[in-house]
Amino acid sequence: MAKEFWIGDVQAGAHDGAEVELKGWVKRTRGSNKIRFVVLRDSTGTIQCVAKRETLGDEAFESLKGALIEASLILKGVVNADERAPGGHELIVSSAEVIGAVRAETPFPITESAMQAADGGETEFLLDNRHLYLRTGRMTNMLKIRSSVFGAIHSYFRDLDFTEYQAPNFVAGAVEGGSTLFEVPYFGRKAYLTQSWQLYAEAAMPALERLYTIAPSFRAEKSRTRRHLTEFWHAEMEVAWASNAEIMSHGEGLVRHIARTVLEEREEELNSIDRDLDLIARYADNPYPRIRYDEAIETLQGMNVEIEWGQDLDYSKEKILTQDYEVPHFLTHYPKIAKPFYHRVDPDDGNYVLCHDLLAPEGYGEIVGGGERTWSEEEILARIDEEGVPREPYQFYIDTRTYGGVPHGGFGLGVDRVCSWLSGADHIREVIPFPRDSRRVTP
RNA sequence: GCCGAUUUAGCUUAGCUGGUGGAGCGUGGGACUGUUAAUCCCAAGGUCGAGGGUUCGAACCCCUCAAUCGGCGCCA
Repeated sequence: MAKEFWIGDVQAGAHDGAEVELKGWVKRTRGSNKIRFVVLRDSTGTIQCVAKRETLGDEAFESLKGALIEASLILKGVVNADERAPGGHELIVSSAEVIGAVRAETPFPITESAMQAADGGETEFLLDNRHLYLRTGRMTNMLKIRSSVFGAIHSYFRDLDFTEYQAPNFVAGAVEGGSTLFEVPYFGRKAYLTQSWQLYAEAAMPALERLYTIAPSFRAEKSRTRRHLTEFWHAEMEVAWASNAEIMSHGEGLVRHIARTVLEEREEELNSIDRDLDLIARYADNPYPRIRYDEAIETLQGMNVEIEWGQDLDYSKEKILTQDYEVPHFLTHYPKIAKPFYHRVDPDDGNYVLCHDLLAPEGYGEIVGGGERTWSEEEILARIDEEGVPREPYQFYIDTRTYGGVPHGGFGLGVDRVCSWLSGADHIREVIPFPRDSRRVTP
């Protein structure tokens, strides 16, 4: 039953002249009443399979003729290296078996016209048929690139002796603003879906010192942009005894490692979605400059952008700021008033916090947010009270400081955003199998 | 929450100043022994998003609603 031969290997020339059994799905068929060309696909590629009536016999030939797009097949035959075949190889079919037929009354709905109309992006129709769209070349490429991104995150942290650690997804309190919480009924009480593992990571920081996770985070933002999902994958890290600058070095190291890994593992996929590999090499090979918030404001004001000191940088400002950047840039030292209580106030200037955002070029915007945490008990209590946040749901968090608090910090990276940026996607939805936004929870 | 737009066959679309809605793909039938999104012939498939209005007559004009898309704010 196990599959022995893969189309990708056949196209690579591994089985020239040999008899193989190919298992896969029909991508397209063409031909005459006496010869049929079946383009078969599996997870590794596509290959043209040539079936002749005189070889197969009438019965097998007729059943193959009835194999519609996305029917599953087992084809046996000899591999023939032939310039006429797309990819350079084809299978001369000696026997054919239809495993899962597709009925004529319900043909595979995703057609060339639907794909062409989407033009690399997505249409409502493709989103409604997401479960079937996953089988198409573009989506398969995206999923493979995504897999490499996830693998690169794990390898970056594990190579540095970080411990993978899991926080709960049901929580009682907010990390970000409370209005973006998903409320869920919880046995007569209210719970929320987590927006970040951060507070729970800080609780484990004294135990593990270097820890990371890749987990979903949930934010009930009604954002209708190409950068937002309500359920997104969040790679987060927390380190004890680390400064803002050191945490930034990890952020830079991680993102460059992801870019390098994707380049090494997914060149073929990136090429087939028309991504410029030189851009990704640039992101992998060059250091990421660090700019203070104040400098960014001055730059923007110099460009006659209307912005005042103390304002957070919204996307339109980010875009103006990053349009000339060739690599991601860090923005550091935001005003205290623009950030929540857990950001550590700069001991050198109480108006700022020790934080950073990493802004990706090409208009993709913020991909990392992080910094040092407020770590002394006295300071965390003062900042919680100052912002009018209730202490009670954060008692476990305060305890982290009460019992041997130490300087520490971390960051969160939007994995889907990184996938979207590195693959050059038009929309973040393109890089996640079943995207969730404010208007869609199906399929 | 705010702003803008779209909705015609399974999919993608054409449809001018209101006068019986066309096509390509897909599907079905037929032809063809090397096709490359094969080609050629034929066929089925539409209460034109829903409801109301104006009109002799509405896909087209007006109103209401719905769904969807794009952008902003917020963030990863």
